[in-house]
Amino acid sequence: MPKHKAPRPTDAELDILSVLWQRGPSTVREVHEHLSGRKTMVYTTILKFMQIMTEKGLVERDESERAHRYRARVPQEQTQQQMLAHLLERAFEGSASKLVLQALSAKRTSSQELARIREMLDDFERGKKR
Amino acid sequence: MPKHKAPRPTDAELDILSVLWQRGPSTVREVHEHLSGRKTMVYTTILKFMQIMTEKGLVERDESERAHRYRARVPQEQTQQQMLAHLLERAFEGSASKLVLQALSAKRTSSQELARIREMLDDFERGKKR
DNA sequence: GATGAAGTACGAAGAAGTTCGTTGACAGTA
DNA sequence: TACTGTCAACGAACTTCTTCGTACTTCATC
Repeated sequence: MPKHKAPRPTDAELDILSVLWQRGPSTVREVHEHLSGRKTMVYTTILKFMQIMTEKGLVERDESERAHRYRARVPQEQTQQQMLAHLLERAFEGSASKLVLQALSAKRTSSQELARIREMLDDFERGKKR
Repeated sequence: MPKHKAPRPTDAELDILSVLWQRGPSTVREVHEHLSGRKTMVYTTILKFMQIMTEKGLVERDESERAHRYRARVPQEQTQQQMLAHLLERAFEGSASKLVLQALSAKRTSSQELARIREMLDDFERGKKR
């Protein structure tokens, strides 16, 4: 039975969700193969997680085929925002500018990325004025 | 014995670190009082955490007084970067611009904040060219 | 010295997250 | 029918995080 509100995914769950977001609906085997590059998780571990995630309402399962097919039930953007909001409040006292500053210094950001961000700021401000 | 590399703090640990960053070196009682607004944690729970954090190397303890005084051993910025880097890699495929975009939409950002961010971008790019 | 207040130390216990072995169902095929 | 590979289901075990009760120490003061 899916919960009403999808909780924040744990680290392992996020790994699996990422695959589903990228590949679309997938079987456990597909997720396992796709994941075996980064992490070494045994097949049944991933299966277990996907069962747990079904209970939590993070994914849903199509059982019409023999190999069940799972798809993410939470959109990627929503999850990203949820995690960011959590971090923002917990570690940055809610200050978005502090967070952005640290984000930029945490990882060397290319000029292209910087340009993109600037663009987004413009869009964002335009949207606000309307 | 402190570990060589300070690990990412857990949620509860971050609460305590925040107090230390804000107040400076503090006793358990002081942290407890300062924290009792947000969370309801019993005194000994906080004490326990601060002992654990000492072992982990997140804080260090001055035992010269009867009430031991703890101070953060990891700087706030470094911890913020560490947590951000983790999130960036895990949930944003390493793309800082995606993260910034989501951060701005996750929380309504004031024009002042946007202006500050723009400023930082300028600084950042200038620093890069040098 | 007895008492009480304020502290630290310690350990037990529960909750959450993680990992994996084992079992049984099912389908294809020799 | 028997064998083999693929799959879901389940549960045990382990780790980490969190919480709190209890015991012991220290010090001031009566």
